Amino acid sequence: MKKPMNAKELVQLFKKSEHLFLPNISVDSVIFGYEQGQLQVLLLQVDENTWMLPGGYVYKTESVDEAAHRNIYERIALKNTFLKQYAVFGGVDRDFKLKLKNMFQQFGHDGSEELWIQQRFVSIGYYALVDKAKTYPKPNLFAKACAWHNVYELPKLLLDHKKIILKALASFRTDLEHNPIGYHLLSTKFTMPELHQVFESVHDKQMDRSRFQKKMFGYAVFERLERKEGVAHRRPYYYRHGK
Amino acid sequence: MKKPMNAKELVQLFKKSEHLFLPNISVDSVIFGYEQGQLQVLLLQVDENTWMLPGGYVYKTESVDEAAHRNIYERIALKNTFLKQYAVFGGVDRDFKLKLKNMFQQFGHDGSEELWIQQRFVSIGYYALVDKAKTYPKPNLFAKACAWHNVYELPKLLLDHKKIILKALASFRTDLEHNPIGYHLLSTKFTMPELHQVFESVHDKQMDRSRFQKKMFGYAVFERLERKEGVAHRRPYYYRHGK
DNA sequence: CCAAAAGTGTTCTCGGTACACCCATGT
DNA sequence: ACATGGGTGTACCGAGAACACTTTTGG
Repeated sequence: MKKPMNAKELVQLFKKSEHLFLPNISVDSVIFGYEQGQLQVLLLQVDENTWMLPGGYVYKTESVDEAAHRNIYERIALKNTFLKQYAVFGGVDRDFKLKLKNMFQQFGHDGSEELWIQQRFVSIGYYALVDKAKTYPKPNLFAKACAWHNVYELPKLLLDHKKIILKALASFRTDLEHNPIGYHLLSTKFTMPELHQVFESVHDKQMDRSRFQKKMFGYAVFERLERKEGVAHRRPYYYRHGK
Repeated sequence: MKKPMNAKELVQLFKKSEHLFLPNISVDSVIFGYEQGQLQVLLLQVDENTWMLPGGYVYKTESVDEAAHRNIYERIALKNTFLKQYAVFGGVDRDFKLKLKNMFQQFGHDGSEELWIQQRFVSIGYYALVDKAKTYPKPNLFAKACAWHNVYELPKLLLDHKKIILKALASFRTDLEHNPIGYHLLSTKFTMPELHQVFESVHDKQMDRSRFQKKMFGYAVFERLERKEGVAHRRPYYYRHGK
């Protein structure tokens, strides 16, 4: 665990950056990863038992999509991940003055100063699919940790972030029924059994092996490579996306 | 045709309202209507041969959804229409200083003053489905007219509004394949042949009558009412949504 | 009684579902 | 050799697609 900034520094930083960003607009990124049969989400720890989604603001010189990509890059050091804008959270209840004030007080800020990030935000929701093995998660300035969590056993989350994650998962599932995008969670080379398990983890239910394989071949986007070596039992083929 | 406001009044109005809205966020509404086999979109006329989408800004006291509903109400005097948020247009190219300056100059404004609406906007795209017969379209303060246009024969459009309409149509079509929402374009009571033609207009292609009817019944959301009276040939049943 | 619209039925195909069968490999 | 995992094949079912048949009405 890394020691976060103190309140004074944080307040300075926010003040200095205010004019660079579009006000009232934020980006929330639900970064999905996968490991050993488990669908996971990347979260930032804000206090002992509370976590939050990675997210950020939009520079006046960049598009909203670019802001999401940049934000993800800052968290896991990966560029050009699969990214999809899936919802907008624009309720008036997304005014978190009080909650954020409490959070800042915890850092030692007296709360007397109104910061621009305490305004109401319209948040653009994105979900990303990444190969966890290629990531280097790191906390931001005010987080204690940055870690992967099982999607089906989420910890206590800040504000409405639980709703945002669940809606991202729902969108991901819907998309996955018509597109084989699940492969983005694996490395470039993968086997059908691996991909099969990814799909089962996302949908959280069993799916017939045979049918799955036929469906994947039906998309005609996977190229069969050599067989996997040195494993017990019959050796599965490797596949990769592309042609 | 109604005479629009002059430039001075307009500038005053915009200045006065600035602090009420969330800056940099706008809402674009693609309002779909239907009449006699034609899918239509409501547009506002900004000059002799240029049209634009209805749209507006978000009050600090309302949600983005509410802003869209209010905006649509202001244009066609209908509340609680079917409404769906389908995309976000967040490119940096959505900074229309020059184009809007020209537009204002046309109204007589010298363009020396920078107005807040000339900033870059992140636009939240909504599409609405309405029963055209229940609408009373009216232009806003700077439009010459407000009228329905065939979706497949669009006039010259402002900025990136054509792209926004086409993407709305694509979303509507996708949604229509899994939901019978097309009925929102008709009056409360409608016949299957009418609904059938709505679907054909939206998809812009023929669809077998028999299959269509079976699919609609499959949703089990339409209630069969009395037969339509006083028409030639066999009289079709009326249906309505609900139970 | 006939043309045209509306409602319903028949057939074919294809993709989802379940399951069976065969292949290959390390223990 | 055999248990286990991996690849492929078969039979069934339901939805989509194309088309045929029947009913009903005004002229």
